[in-house]
Amino acid sequence: MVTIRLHNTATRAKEDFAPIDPLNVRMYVCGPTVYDRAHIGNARPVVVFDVLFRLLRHVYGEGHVTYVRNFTDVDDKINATAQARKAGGDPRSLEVLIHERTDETIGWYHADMDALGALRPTHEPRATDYIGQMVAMIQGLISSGHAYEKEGHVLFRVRSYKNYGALSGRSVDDMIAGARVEVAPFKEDPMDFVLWKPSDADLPGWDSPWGRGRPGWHIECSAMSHELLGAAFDIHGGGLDLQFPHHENEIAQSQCAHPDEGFAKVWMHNEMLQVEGKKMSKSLGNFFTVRDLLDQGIPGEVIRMVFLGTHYGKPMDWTTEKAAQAEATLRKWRGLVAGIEPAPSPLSGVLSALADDLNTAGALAELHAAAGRGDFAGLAASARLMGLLTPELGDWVRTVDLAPYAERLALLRSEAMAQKDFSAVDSMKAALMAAGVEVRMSKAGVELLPGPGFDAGKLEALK
RNA sequence: GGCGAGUUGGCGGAGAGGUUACGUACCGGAUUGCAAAUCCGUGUAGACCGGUUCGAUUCCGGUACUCGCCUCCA
Repeated sequence: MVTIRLHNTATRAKEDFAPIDPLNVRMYVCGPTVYDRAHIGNARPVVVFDVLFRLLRHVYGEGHVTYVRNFTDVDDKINATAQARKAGGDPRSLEVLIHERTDETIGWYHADMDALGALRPTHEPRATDYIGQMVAMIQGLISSGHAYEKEGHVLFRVRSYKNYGALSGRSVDDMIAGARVEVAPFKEDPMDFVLWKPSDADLPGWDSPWGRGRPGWHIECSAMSHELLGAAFDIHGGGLDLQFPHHENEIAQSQCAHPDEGFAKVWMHNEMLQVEGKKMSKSLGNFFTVRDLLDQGIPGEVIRMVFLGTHYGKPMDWTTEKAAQAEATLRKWRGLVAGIEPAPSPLSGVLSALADDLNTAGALAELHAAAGRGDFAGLAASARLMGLLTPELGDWVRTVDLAPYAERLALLRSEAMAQKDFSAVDSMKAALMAAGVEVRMSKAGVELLPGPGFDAGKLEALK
């Protein structure tokens, strides 16, 4: 069996991966807060951990991997959107509007991530469906002295967990010195974070021993991972920005609630995404969603390919240049594997690259090598392991029938050859190329293929 | 201030202590009515300083620069 090696943020080392239970490999990845369309940066962990999910399924068997990715559907931004709709005259209740908003957003998320070729996780729990488990976990933390109630809030007593800060490599005292901690009158210590907070009438809330309120962000993941994966599981993933404080807090909560269980064995963090060399932000005008790219005609498979070109542990730069290159390569490869039955198993070079801490860029190099040596069956099988060249993602390679144009061009050409006048051929060729068609003429005949920027609409002029 | 990542040829980007990465672009050639596609080929690297070594882009130390996180933003 292939040995998978993964970089564990918790130990800062690349380690051999040995599942707790090879018959049920368990992975939890922090999912989106569903207040709006997923932006391009949100898509990176989705693709990264999708590759890992596929690799684990390949190695341990499809039925032996449980992948959980949550939806955070209780959040102030969601509330704000619903409140805005309410203020805009919508007569329905806040709870209904909130639920409508999160349902809508989850639908978008699924559509957009499907377009990137990401498999759906085994479970996609919504935080609001696990309030009971959160309340129970909070109660346990209070009774064991790790949390306390004050003014309707329940706070986690950070000083009660001695390993706090181990994941992100900081000490509590350093963090205090950083001074960017919220000081509140109900906190014993500035570092303490909220497990439960009160809701007024304008906010969604659930009944609890501490009154009507809503959970803090961090407790969601602790409660849901425990419910669906158990107190100890194999891999916990997410963006590097979640390392602190979110994951640090998750560890504190879960370890204190279930001492000696271990919680997540391997922590994996993907580095952040930038756009054209700069941090993506609305103020720089380089902020865009996955849907924006899809609407611009950039296929999901191309977006996926661009992501796979950079190792997940390195900052990734999204550029239009990369997208163009990825599209050209995929067009070429799709042409090569068309009609080819994929090999029964992926190439060992691709598999070992992926097993080496998800070296997707190295794996792509192996795919190039396979294409170069003419191993199209191996190329097809290996690409599929990475979620590329799959039947589901192939729609963007247009299936417009260019044969009539090819016949006409061939006819014009044979006439031109006889009369030594190629002007008619050249003008038709120019028109085809303007429509993004790749024109190939040889002694064998004329071949037309849709190329980069192919626009079927421009073919109308040729009719 | 704390934590972390990075710096390879025009661009993207990999592995390996010593042998051509690879892709793409450019250039030359074959082919073509002209092109495209395809094939062949040349050239272009390893931020800087020092150390280890017979030999380092690859290991170690330092410097510079870039970027990110520490703000419920993946």
